[in-house]
Amino acid sequence: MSLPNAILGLLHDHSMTGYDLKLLFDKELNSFWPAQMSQVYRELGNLEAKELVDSRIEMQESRPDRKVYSLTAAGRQVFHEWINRFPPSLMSPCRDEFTLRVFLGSRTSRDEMQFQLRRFIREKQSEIATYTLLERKYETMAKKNSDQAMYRRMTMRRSNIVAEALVLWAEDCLEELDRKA
Amino acid sequence: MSLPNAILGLLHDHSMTGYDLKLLFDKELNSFWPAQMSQVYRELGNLEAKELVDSRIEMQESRPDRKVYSLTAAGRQVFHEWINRFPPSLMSPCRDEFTLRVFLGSRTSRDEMQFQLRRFIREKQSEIATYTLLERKYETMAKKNSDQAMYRRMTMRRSNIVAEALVLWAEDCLEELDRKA
DNA sequence: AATTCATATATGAGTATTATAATAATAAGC
DNA sequence: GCTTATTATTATAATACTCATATATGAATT
Repeated sequence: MSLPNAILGLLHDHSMTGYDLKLLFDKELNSFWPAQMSQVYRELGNLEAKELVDSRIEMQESRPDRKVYSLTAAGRQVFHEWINRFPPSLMSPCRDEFTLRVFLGSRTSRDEMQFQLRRFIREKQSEIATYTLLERKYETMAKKNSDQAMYRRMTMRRSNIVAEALVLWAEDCLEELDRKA
Repeated sequence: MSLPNAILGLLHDHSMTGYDLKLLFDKELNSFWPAQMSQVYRELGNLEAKELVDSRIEMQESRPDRKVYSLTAAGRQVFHEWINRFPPSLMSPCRDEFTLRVFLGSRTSRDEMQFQLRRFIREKQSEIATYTLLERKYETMAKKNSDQAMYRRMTMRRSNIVAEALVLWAEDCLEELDRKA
């Protein structure tokens, strides 16, 4: 139920094409709500069938025509009902293959686990670099008293804080494995 | 691809029924790989069809019969191939509805967001209590030099560290919203 | 006597997500 | 001249997951 509402929420600000939406998902929502192209276009089709969005074709000369989607009044209402009613539990099920592999790690070698933990740290550090840039971008925007930029900055901060905590965790794990060796 | 391997990995230690597996998933794997009953039983069926596990019926007097699953030699091999080959990227896509709601939070009231952030903190604190217990359990077990307990403790530590970081994050957000009011 | 809880297995329908590929035009780099 | 990247849309198949439901037994509670 979240993907359609995410799309409605994004269209609340600006009318956009499926392609624009996909870029936004990749750049800014990826750490908490990734979406594939095929999902975005399909969902836009569903939303249009329910008349929560409508579209107009914009001709372009140098590129394929753009199909620009806008929120309808009904769409705005559905979105507001969603954003104003939070679910009973705020914990989303999260599947993390790396953690599963650590859980089952006694079936592989310590060397392998140390190698993978180091890789993990490097990946997280590069995530931190990305989120920090986005955080700064929203920080600048938020000073001009925009609530939207403030909330978006908060989510970037969240990703950053979690990634930083995970780096410390992985370093702890490495230390423990070193002690054992 | 992870669910079947998680099941194979768990059966590596002990033969178990689907019910036992489900209890394990709920108690210990829930924070990084939740699984429904229906998934567990269906997956056991798939694994048995592929002859990666086999089963025997154990009669019980006071309760329904138990169908106990064991890893076959082929199953052990498939599992070892999986655990020894980590994926190119260690980041799993993670969908978190609460973060999405914060991202889109400018469309609801500040009061509502503050209320929900406080709920969020309480939920995380109760998670921390749960993980801390499990962490201690494995801590005690790990002292008897078991690698398995060590790795499992690491994953509990991970859940704990992340939950603690999220509490700090949410408190930060609340502070910022207070300043604005 | 009726209900709930815990144990135990399983299937069908529906939803969500991933993977893959087809189509199309242009710009930029090699 | 060729490849790759970017912009742009759409469709299909396969996989994964959730939700609801069906069946069954015994112990404990109300």
